[in-house]
Amino acid sequence: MATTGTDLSRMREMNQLSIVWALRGNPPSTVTELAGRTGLSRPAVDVLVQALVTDGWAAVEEPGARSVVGRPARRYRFRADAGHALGIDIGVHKVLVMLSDLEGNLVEAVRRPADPDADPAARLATVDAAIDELLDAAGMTPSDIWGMTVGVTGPVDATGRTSLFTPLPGWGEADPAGHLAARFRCPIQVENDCKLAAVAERWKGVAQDADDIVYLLAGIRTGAGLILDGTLRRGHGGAAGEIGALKAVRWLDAPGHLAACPGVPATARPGEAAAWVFQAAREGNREARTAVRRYTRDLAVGVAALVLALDPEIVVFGGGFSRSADIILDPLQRELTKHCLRLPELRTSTLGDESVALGGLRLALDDIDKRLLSAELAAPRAPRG
Amino acid sequence: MATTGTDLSRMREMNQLSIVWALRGNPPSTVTELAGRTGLSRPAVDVLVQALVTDGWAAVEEPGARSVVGRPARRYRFRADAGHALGIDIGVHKVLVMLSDLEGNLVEAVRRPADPDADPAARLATVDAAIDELLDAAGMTPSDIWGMTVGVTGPVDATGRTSLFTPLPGWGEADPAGHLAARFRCPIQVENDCKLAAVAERWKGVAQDADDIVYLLAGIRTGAGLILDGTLRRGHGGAAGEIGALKAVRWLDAPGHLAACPGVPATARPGEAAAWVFQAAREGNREARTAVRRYTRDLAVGVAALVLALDPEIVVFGGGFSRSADIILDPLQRELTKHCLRLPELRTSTLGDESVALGGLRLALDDIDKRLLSAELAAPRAPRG
DNA sequence: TGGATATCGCTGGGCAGTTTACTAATTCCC
DNA sequence: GGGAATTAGTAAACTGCCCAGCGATATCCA
Repeated sequence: MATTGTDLSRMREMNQLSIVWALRGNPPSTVTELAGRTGLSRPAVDVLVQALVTDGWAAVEEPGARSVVGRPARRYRFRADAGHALGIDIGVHKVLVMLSDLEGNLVEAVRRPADPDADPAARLATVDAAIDELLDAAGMTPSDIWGMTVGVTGPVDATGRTSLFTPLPGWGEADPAGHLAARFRCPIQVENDCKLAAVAERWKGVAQDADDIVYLLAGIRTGAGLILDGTLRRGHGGAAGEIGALKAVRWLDAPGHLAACPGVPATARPGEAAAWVFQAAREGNREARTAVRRYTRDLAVGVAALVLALDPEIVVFGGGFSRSADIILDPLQRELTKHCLRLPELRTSTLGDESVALGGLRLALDDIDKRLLSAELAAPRAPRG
Repeated sequence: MATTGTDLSRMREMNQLSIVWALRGNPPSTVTELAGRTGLSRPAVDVLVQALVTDGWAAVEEPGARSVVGRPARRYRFRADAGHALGIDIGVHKVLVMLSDLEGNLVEAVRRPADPDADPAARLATVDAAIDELLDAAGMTPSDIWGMTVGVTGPVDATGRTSLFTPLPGWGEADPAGHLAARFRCPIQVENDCKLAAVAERWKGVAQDADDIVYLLAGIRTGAGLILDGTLRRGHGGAAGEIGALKAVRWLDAPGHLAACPGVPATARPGEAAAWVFQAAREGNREARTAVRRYTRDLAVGVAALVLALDPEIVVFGGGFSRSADIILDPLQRELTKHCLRLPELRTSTLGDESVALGGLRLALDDIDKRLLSAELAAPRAPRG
């Protein structure tokens, strides 16, 4: 622990930051309220918040009619629109880009379809076009973006590539961070999509109250993202959660049980086949129910391995198949009971296919905060990386 | 993030603590050296370190002959003996108690054999006797102990009990923390032995350079402890690492392959049987080699599950069988290669059977540090829990 | 219109750390 | 042996920051 000495100026910075924290995420606040929240005296808060106003971090709110006695206080608000973050989901079938302000409020979102067989260059061109459209709609330039995260499939190594494996054709050699760095000066993170979805569930989804979470992505692909002690765990090589690679865990083949179900229309694409089976199972089709049972049996082994390894509080059931949670969750729970020592709570994701981009936003915002903490609080601009 | 405001007195505390950190773990230091390390000015360090001396946290070192020009500086050292910590390993066959000062230097250790069939009361009596002997030898009283950790087998829940399961007879209902709290006022942690061994390997063992570690306890029992991002992961219910409970992971039966090896002396106890097999395998006995291969095959499935789930940098091979790493490590590595995406480095523990008690010391010291950080630095005494 | 109430803005006091300057204690070298 | 060089210890003045407290100000309500 390399605790370093503190002097007055550093103390002032800390107090100014503590006011930023007290301001952010709260309705416009009076000096007295801020003093109460930070433990500082009113005069101190007054001086500091005025410095924040001149720096552009805070703004004075026009007082509306208020029904209190006494002299109405000025109210200050955090200027969440001083900077913005981008969350980018580069999926197999779509590209989704989301823009939020510093408080995480969604400003714009642009979705574009993507060809599953597109090569990396074409895919990145789609991303560029989506970003252009989004920045245009929001009236912004690249310099307004302080941080961004790109979500991709497959484990991401330290260089931001997915060289280990990826279902996207040719993507193993792609370098999305390098590509975007040509236009954006801000730090650019690249992260696995399951991991980002896990982050999103803890931020705005069904796992906001938990610190130890296993996120299960169940769809054509199967994957997992881990949150332990409240923060995303990447593993030393970024491959944490890839339990599906274990032979005893048949995650690669598991969705095959659905596709192989007798009665599936021959013309159905993989996702449609699964939906057909789930619907048939709902209607009581025996063969479909068997297929679902086989699927969940395979799925459960991997989940159980993660649960036993990590002992999470919650398992979040996400991914494309989470729309059919009504038919999957019960058998999955039964299977897990067989395997696990202590069964964590099982919840179904509600974020839909926006979770990856949302998680990207959260990670970018976290990174901005971390840089804010270490940097001095000058005029609002992207704190240097 | 509930950042709270700071005033002058808090600043002084922080600076005093920063001097404590700069003092600790270093040879006796001059004021100038401390100023360089903390970034504070010499006069400030001078005042603060003198306050530390009067409080009893620091002491002036008698200057020896020194071959520098200029006026010789006073040297100050951290009084590591101001407080002490206890690491207690309550094993199946032994009880080991270790005493260290605040810098983690070992002061005393007492080991006592334990009857594997002893009931909890008898086992705790052995612990008490060992502690008595140790405190007596060190000339200390319970009030000199600022923190302690008890290592036990089986997953430890939030109340410090091992109700889920434990190989110790009757131990599921035992409450070692409650028992010790009758004599000791300091905070008492109870933790799983594998987890403590993992902590010890990162502190003084073969994994000091890694932040993501899977510790494998291989012996009559098989277990694991996890360190991620540099800190021990307990899981929500304290059961992280219990991958052995998965049916596909045959950890419970794995050592059976050794005991069932043809040629094992009928009179041998479990541990002796394993040692016999390893020795026979070393000497080229085909049946023994087969038994070892079967053992490692079962062992590897669980390790692979942990490796895939967590993507650690290092797997530490510990436990009683680590003495025979020469004959186990190669086949284990071969098996792991089959299962894993990316093979972490495999290292053999060198701490022997002291690792649990050592890890207990480290955890107790960490806890003391955490309390120091939040409390004011008064005269040296156990910072209130 | 005047009282009640709460905020705003200002001033003096105390504290912590820095800077600067000076004195004290050594060693080195002639 | 004595002076120069070097480094440590100490005291003063200075700056910056927060806090307590007081009067001024703005609004509501009777």
